[in-house]
Amino acid sequence: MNPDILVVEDDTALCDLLTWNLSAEGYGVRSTGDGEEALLMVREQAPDAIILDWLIEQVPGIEVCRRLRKDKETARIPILMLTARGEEEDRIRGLKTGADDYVTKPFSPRELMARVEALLRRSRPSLTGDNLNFADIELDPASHRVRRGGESLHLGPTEFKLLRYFMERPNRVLSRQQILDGVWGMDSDIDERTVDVHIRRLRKAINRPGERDPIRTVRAAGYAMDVS
Amino acid sequence: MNPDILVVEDDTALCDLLTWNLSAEGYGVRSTGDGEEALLMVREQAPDAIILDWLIEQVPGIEVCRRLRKDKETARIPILMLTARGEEEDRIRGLKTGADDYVTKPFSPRELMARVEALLRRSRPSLTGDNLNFADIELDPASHRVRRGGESLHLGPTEFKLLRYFMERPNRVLSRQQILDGVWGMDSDIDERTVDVHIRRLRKAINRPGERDPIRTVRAAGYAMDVS
DNA sequence: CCGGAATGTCACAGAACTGTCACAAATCAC
DNA sequence: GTGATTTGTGACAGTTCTGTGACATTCCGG
Repeated sequence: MNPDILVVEDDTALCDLLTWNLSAEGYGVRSTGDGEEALLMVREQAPDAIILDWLIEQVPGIEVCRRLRKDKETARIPILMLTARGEEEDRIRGLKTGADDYVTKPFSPRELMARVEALLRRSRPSLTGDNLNFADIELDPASHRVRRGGESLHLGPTEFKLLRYFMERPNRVLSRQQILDGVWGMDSDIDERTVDVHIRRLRKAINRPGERDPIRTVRAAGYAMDVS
Repeated sequence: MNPDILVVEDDTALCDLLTWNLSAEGYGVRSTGDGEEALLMVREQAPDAIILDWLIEQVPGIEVCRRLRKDKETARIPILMLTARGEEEDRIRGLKTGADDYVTKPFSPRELMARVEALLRRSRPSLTGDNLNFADIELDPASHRVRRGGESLHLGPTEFKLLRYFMERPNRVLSRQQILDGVWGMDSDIDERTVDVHIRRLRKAINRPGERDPIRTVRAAGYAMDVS
């Protein structure tokens, strides 16, 4: 499914601009202007990338960055920092602290989009078009095709996104809410049980009789896809 | 053989930086600071891509670009232009003149490399030979001919461009908007459903009864042409 | 100026997909 | 065991998407 991005920016106008542009590109976007809250949100939704203004209130960006890098759970999430023109020193310090790239304000939205895309490509090739395969299941996002054991499978749009979402997060238990956020989008208002139904449809589509079901139900928690 | 790239840049330091980076990636690089010379070199060595500074002396980049696009021999070589920050107008004019992408100075070498790679990846299929063939379909851009299984087919202009667009991008899902941009042109204002109609006409034209339809409909996403 | 070919839109029908529900089956807490 | 939760499953009605034929218009060669 589409990558989720967390925007940490306390200038409301700029924040809206970013959100709008990123959404238009198909990313899932959440935002906050507060560093402390940002750290919580990262843990909660595990975004695929973070856009972080260096000069937010309360907690300086660099501190947020440092703390994200310290936690093993979040250490690998790519961070794109926004700095004011001329703050050369900040930039260097930022990159040393663990930011992956920077953009100087003011910037063109298109450039920013390109940077974000580049970051994602680097951190998670699977999100930008490379094949995912998984035991005997093969999913190619570019051609939108799925095969199992060489045989081509037909999946509907939602089943495809769902399978992709799982294959990008192997061996992790995913709650129904996480799945809804990731596959349907943050602001969808859909019954959690609907996930069950689509899981069933996905299972039916990918499991030929006699084959192992790669999707494991975790009672009272959600579902997970196992590499066997 | 590795792709050859021509760098047109009159700032010696920047030119060296580019050359060094591109060489390190395995590209063959030649460079010049003069627009007129650039045109000669293009004819001489037929590079696979051109990196073109918009503000070189003698001949403005836009003029070089225009002249390259006018000559059928060089019209399809991808051009990446370098612009100064904030020259939004130049950028737009550049893209309209036929540049394929742009990078704003100052830029990170890494970003530039990514862009160049993307450009080459996009243009490659058409570079691999003048006529494209594909399963049993054969398309010759020069003579505007299409054959399937040896038998000559008659396609209208739009159908021809459409088929070519697909054959240059095999195994990829192409959205209706992408197809419109690629076949009709970025600034056309045409209903997305029109693509469906032309797809149908194309299918009718290339598929004899009993033959496999190489065009796959991907619901809620677009169309793709499959090999095999 | 004429006639055929090509093009862009539309409307409609059929196909595919979706979200919910109700009930059955499985699992859990005691 | 027994009742309470939680998940699997089939059905279904509504919605969205695509295929297709028709049509008015434009383009172009003669």
